[in-house]
Amino acid sequence: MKGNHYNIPVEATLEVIGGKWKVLILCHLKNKKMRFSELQKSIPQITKKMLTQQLRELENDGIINRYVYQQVPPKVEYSLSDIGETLREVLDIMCAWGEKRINNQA
Amino acid sequence: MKGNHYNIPVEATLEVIGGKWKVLILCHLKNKKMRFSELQKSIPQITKKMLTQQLRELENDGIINRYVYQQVPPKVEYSLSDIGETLREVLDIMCAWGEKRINNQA
DNA sequence: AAACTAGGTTACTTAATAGTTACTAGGATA
DNA sequence: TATCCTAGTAACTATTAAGTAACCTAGTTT
Repeated sequence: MKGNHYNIPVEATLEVIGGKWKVLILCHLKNKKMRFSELQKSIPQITKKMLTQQLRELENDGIINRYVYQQVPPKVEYSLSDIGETLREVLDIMCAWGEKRINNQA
Repeated sequence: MKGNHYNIPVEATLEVIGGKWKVLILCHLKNKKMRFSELQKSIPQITKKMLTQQLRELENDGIINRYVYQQVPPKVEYSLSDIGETLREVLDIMCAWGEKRINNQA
């Protein structure tokens, strides 16, 4: 939380999960912890620059954890943090609505 | 629905409510139907151009209704459509998370 | 010794998003 | 008759987000 001055509370949500990629990333991470390269494969359109950038922001906002294995070549795993877990129902319901929409039920 | 080719269903959700303004607009409309100028007042940062643009897109996606009163000066009211109503739980839960976040419970 | 690896970073370019200003309609009000 | 009102639109500019390509690290395999 930074600006901490919102006209309406949902702005706090958008500050954290807004933008083109974050919900996508989190929807993958809510199922399992994933490596950088796994996320890249799962989200083919994203570039490594954007992926790095978005992961850093999510980490800074306390939503995900970043665990670096001390080995070469590098291995880094990302997972939902405890705070990130509180987003699970948000993500689940967004996913569910997308499914409904695709099946023409919305 | 246009591209209709998603890697993951939540992309269908993001296609409809993604971007900087739509969730904000919808969070206002979920409580009551509103006029253009009321929305503008409720979302002070938005310009009329962006508001118009976002409202048109939401209308084209079938999420909101636009009702024009035949009078001068113009009066136009926006409200959630039936399909828009199916987004209510998504919006509610996003709002709720924002409140939690602001109160340091997330 | 060269090449490969994963997970990046940097500098640069391009595309998308958003803002600004001026303008419109046409009846109601001063 | 001049001005106000709301809900816009149009042309243009600025800002921000995103993409591209090259480079880095340092142990492991060829």
